[in-house]
Amino acid sequence: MTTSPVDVPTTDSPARARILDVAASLFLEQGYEAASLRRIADEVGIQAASIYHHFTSKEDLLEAILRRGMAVMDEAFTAAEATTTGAGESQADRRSRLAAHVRAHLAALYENGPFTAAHVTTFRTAPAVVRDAIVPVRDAYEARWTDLLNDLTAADVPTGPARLMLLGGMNASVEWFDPTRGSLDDLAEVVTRQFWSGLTGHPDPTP
Amino acid sequence: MTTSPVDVPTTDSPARARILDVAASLFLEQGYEAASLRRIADEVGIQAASIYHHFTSKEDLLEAILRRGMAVMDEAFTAAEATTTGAGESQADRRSRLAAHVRAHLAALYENGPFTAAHVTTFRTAPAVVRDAIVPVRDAYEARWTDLLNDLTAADVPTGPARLMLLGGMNASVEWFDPTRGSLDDLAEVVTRQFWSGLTGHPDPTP
DNA sequence: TTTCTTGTCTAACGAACGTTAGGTAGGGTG
DNA sequence: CACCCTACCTAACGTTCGTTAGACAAGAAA
Repeated sequence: MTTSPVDVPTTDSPARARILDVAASLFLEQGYEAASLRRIADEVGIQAASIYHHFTSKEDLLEAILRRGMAVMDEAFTAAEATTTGAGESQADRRSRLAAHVRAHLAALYENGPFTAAHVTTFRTAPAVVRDAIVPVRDAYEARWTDLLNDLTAADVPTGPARLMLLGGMNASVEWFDPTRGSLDDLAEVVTRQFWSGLTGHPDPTP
Repeated sequence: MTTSPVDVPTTDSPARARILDVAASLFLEQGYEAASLRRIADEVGIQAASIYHHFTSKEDLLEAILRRGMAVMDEAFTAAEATTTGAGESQADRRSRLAAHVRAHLAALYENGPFTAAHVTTFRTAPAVVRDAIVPVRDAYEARWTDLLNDLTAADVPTGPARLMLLGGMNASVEWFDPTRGSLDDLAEVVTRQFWSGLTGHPDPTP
């Protein structure tokens, strides 16, 4: 067990890990094209050419970052499931399960380095080769949310658009939420409250 | 009156307008850095150097597009206000006002060329000079939403995070919503329903 | 001690980039 | 007619890009 909120297997060499870290935060800040290998290398303290000892291309580097971002989200989801095993069928229990997963997704976004946030902001304009490679992983994560929401709501409630709005809204928070200034728990609570009643069509139990 | 849903003053010459159109859709597709002036010029059918007859730099071109995107949103908001003048204080009336503005924002996103969508996706990684120039315009638009939501809800309801989730969720829809396949009205209704009860804390009146 | 591996370096390649200078065709205006 | 302005062009500039080739130092393995 490490001290990090979500356990990501880090078989990377220190150098490789450092490149990943720096690249992810630069991709997040400036976008994939604008962040050049020379700038990344500069910040790591090596030469641009040395990056090629760890990655076969810039696209390969991006793909590794996107995968890592998805891995963080996926493990956060799994961890949230673990904390809510044994939850019952009451509305309050259902709401808690949603809250746990919302909190987990937001934590993945803000508490595990720039990987998840970089994924969210970079995926859209990533080179087609990279995007195509990542799509299945993304779909799998979305499917877990689909199952969760279907499980939480009545059978006749269409959860599709609600899921997209929920994930879209949470991901969009990277553009304005500053985890060093605001509380992640507060944000998670706001998001949960906002979506719980809209999802179920019933008033939120916690005012 | 033109046939376009929102009237944007188009004092542009045809050539300039065409450059703006093409550039906006390429910026939207690939991002600001990845969309080169040569590719833009190619698609317009001119040489890259000819763009400099209409814009002083690539950044200038981006700024024009971002401004146009904001103008489209702003006029959509104004138009929505016009259609709801005389709305009363009943919950149903309030909900209609929210619905009208949601619909207007989404229409701006999808029915007026790529300008608004390009703004949403490009702003974050735009060069600092451009971003700084646009920020005041953006803030003004957000302020209109703040006023609206404050007007729609009880005095003690904090609308800040809800507004950010609402706009963030709507804007994020550009990543998955295809206006040629789905109905904009349906999307607007889903968004409105999703947020209305969360905002007011009361069940949604339309099941 | 020799050998191999790992991680970095310097140097350079060709391609693409934003941008500038200067020229040209054509329509409107004196 | 001469003039000029608009909208484009060709050609080129210096810079930066991703990427490759090849050398070198340090440590582990033999």
